[in-house]
Amino acid sequence: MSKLTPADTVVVLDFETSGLSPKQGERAIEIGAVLLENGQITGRFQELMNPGFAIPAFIESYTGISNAMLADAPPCAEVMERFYQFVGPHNMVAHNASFDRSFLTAEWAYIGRQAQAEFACSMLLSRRLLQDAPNHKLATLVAHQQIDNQGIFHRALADAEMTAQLWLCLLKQLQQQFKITQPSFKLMQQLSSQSKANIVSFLRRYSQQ
DNA sequence: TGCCAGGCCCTCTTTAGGGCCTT
Repeated sequence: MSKLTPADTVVVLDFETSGLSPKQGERAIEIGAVLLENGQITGRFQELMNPGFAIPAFIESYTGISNAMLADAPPCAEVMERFYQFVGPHNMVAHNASFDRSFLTAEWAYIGRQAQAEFACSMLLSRRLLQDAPNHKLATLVAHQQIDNQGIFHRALADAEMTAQLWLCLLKQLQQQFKITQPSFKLMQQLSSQSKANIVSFLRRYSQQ
């Protein structure tokens, strides 16, 4: 899909995993995602998946996902194939996208799939557009932007939904502060590579084009 | 034996180091 698609039509995803690095053999244990179309959530995806080994106690405590819950879950390959069909041609957004992209790439590689679309990162964008936030953890930004939530963190669908709302807040900021009526996905990617100091001048030039 | 992620970003930088974020 072209990067010229509007930034309010994307799949926002979040993985819970057995650890930090797929290169160390860690696997996904839950995927949660929402489909945003024209700024509205029109689809949801959430599934636990069995990684084939016991996850550490820290991960059980951190996510609330137990080994008992995973024992009854379908294998990663089965879930990731369904998720591939859910994503379709859409571009993707995640909070600290390099993390989720690394697991998505690895899990899809196991089943012979390859991402067709591109990623944007709500954390990198927040660092540039929400510079007055105390920090740029998802939970902090949700509070900072007064995003509705149920107090559930570190579960995939809940985090994906909050990331989607944060993403819409970022788009709203571009619309209200810089009069960019329909930010493109490509613009969001370009913003991620601008230095924090250059953001205002970059957006003013962009909005005057 | 000891260690164990990696990309991004800032600065007391660029021949580097360390903090932030994700699980």
